Amino acid sequence: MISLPPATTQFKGDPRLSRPVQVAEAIKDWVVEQGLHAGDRLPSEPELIERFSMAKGTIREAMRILEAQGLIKTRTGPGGGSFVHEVSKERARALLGNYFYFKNLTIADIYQLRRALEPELAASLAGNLSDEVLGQLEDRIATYSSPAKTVDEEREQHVGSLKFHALLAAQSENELMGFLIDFMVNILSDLTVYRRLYNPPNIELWGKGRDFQVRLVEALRSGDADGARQIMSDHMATAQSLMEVQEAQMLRRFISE
Amino acid sequence: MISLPPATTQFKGDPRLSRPVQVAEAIKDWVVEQGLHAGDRLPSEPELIERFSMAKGTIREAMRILEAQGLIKTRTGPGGGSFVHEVSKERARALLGNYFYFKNLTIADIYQLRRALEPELAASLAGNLSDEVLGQLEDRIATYSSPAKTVDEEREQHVGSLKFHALLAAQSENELMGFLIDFMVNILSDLTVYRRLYNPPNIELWGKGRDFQVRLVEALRSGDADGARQIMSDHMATAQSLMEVQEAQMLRRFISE
DNA sequence: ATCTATTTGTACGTATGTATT
DNA sequence: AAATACATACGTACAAATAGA
Repeated sequence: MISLPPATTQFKGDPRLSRPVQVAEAIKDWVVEQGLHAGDRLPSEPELIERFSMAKGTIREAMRILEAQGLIKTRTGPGGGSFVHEVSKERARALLGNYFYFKNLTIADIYQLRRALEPELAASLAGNLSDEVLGQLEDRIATYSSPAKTVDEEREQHVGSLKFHALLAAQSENELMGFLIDFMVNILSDLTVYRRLYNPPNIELWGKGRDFQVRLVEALRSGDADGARQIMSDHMATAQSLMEVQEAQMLRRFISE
Repeated sequence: MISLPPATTQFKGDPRLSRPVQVAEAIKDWVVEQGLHAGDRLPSEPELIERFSMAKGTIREAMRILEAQGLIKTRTGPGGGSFVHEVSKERARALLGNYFYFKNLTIADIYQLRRALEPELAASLAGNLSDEVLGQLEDRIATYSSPAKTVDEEREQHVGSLKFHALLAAQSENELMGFLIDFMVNILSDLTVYRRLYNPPNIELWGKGRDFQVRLVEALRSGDADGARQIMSDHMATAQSLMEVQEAQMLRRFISE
């Protein structure tokens, strides 16, 4: 059984903040203090009303704040309530995407990072992937093994090849690196799907892209870290040159989960 | 004058989502459609109640969601209301930090990224910094020019030297790169300040750190991109070896703005 | 399949706080 | 100083969802 919220005394938060924000912050602190984990139950609405001596609406606004940040999930019904929730990758992606909505990131910006990071990722994964994952990578490559005939098909293949990189990113033991590459890949994928980016396609060069990925899986399987790094590095350079002919400005919408 | 919210018809959102979330999403979409910018005013509370045919509480919860994501700010009083707000770096940092709270990132993870990115940053800034910024960098170095005598002083100097990197990050034309380095530097800074990390200090090696930074500013001023990259690369390697003797697990609290 | 208990979700009216003019 | 235009907070009543008997 989880003991009641913060203290037994009258709650007093930072008066510069609105009350819902004060409550939300207090609950966050309390979760950390109590060492709660994902799945653990927070006090019920009436309990929180009682503890903070605030109205139902105020408490509910606080819960919506925590929910918006991805830190809790709420269910109705018996056994329901609010539960600590591990912030999902999708939510984190969307929230970070909001920041860049106002920034105008360019494709060049993204590729500057991809060129710095993905070769490192490839090197650190060499020799560390299971046969299952290596198989999944090969399956992905197979889905775009034959040259695209239409622009739509080409677009679909491009999104598919980005999934190859997302799959690699998900294997990283470095969560920060993994998240970041996934984030960038998703932005590029969004651009390809939702906008008229990525035409005219350059069939010849994208063919090289497939080739790169085949050789990369080879190097990853054999544990050749330096080779994997080099192949990825070349691959990034090629992809960049293909993308950079496209429009520079991006993110004209909020990313959703 | 801004016309009313979404459409003139009865609002109908995704029924799988709670109503406040539906409203928040609808408002986001509407902001994008209308091409609203930071500072633009959203419809007043009564207007939104009218438009969505929902109760005040529901609308208010929706506004708290948008506020928690950093997308709006709300003011009371005449001329008050809710306004589109550019998501601040601090907010984005905190929201992304929540994601990693559950992940246990290690110092090694962070340095793997720093080693890949900061040399690139240094190279891209070489020859592109104003005298004013170069002066600020030198001022920073000056604050820890004399060796620290106590552990507390050493800690303070470490935080100061991290600010050097944050200052560099802020100069990047690549917002993604700048944000990311700033994010990592802030995590390391938090660790140094709030926890017992970073003892025993290694005075000799940190002395080298100062040296690196002096040489780096030199290279940045003279426009020597390759030199700057190399110096930063060496600097990162040294710093990593100093940090890695520390405990590996991090982020035992939620990052606040 | 229905009922019942539990817990959140929505509605609405009123009063209070706050900043502008 | 007073009036005005906003958001903020409170409290109650009722609706909807879900789990279990």
